[in-house]
Amino acid sequence: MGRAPCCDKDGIKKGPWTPEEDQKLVDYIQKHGYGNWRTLPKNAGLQRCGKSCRLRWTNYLRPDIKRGKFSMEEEEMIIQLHSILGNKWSAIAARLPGRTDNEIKNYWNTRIRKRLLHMGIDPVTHSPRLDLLDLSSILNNTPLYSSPQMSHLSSFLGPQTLVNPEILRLASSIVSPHVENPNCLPQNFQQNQYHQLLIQDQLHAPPIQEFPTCVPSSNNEASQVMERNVDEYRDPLAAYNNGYYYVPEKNYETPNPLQGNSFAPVLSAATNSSSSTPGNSNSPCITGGGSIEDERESYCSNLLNYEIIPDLLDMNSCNEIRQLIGDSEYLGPWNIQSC
DNA sequence: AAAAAATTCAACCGCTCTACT
DNA sequence: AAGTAGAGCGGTTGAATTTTT
Repeated sequence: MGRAPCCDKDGIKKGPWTPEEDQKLVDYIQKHGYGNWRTLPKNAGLQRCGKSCRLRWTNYLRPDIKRGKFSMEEEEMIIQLHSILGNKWSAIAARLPGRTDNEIKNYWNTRIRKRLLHMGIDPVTHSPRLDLLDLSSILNNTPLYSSPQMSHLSSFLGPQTLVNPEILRLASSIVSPHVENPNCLPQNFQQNQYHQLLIQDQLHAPPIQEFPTCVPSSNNEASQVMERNVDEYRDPLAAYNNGYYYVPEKNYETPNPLQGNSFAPVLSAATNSSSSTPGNSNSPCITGGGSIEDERESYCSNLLNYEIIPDLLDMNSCNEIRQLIGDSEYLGPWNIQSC
């Protein structure tokens, strides 16, 4: 036997609220507050269930609701918060004064998510969508992965084609068994592919540089590589031109002595409207133009992790996030900074 | 101008969490 | 400890609106 419904279905009105109902609800709450949603509709003379009243109040009638279009700053904030909080819309809404979780959720699903998909970014992981790469050919050309045992993976990956030779080369280097330090692979993959994707999408330009190879033979050398990457990805001009921030990466998988020095670019502001229209993007790794068919989840999305820019959150937010994701998983710079 | 397709967003549903008994 | 009720959250729906053909 399931739980009793929150209200009697008989005689309960559903659907859009009328101005009269709105007025009744507002009048009642202004007079008595909203202590008990279950009894509120009856007391207020509304033929609605308490749940419906609460929703109407919190999402529409509340006096501090900010209506209208989202600003660029708000959109950036949503993307950044979503990158660490996921679909915790109420938690995101708590950091955007005047915005409701429902509003943010709708905005994400109808605008931002599509934009990210169009750019080849997985909106779930905020990572490049590796399902758009022809990993089967990559794997077939890699001795380690071209064994019969691995062949089933190739068939699983399907017939997607990779149209960007730079990304193909990058991906090939990533799965190469000759790399000495596996810890640096995800970092560089994210750094480089992200960088390429974002620049190309924003500027509609072909790839502009060689990808640096991460094969440090010592910690010192590794540090130099990392420092170079930090400089590269924190280039203020590039960040300004492209509208992206680059933030520290979180590595859940492997304790890494370089952790805290490694940086990976994370999309924070895919807000350039000129790049959001389907016909505008020249991003060479996009095959489906953001259609529904494109929305397959990235099968390897859990390999790539990232984090938000600490400066954008105050200390309270920082602690709240730690509570949300748990201290044990929290390996980011806030720990380092004794946040 | 009309029809079809796509998009938006308010509202609902079902579930989980928490407080209380 | 177990059961119940209420509140809140995230996913989904579908009507209204806008855009495209």
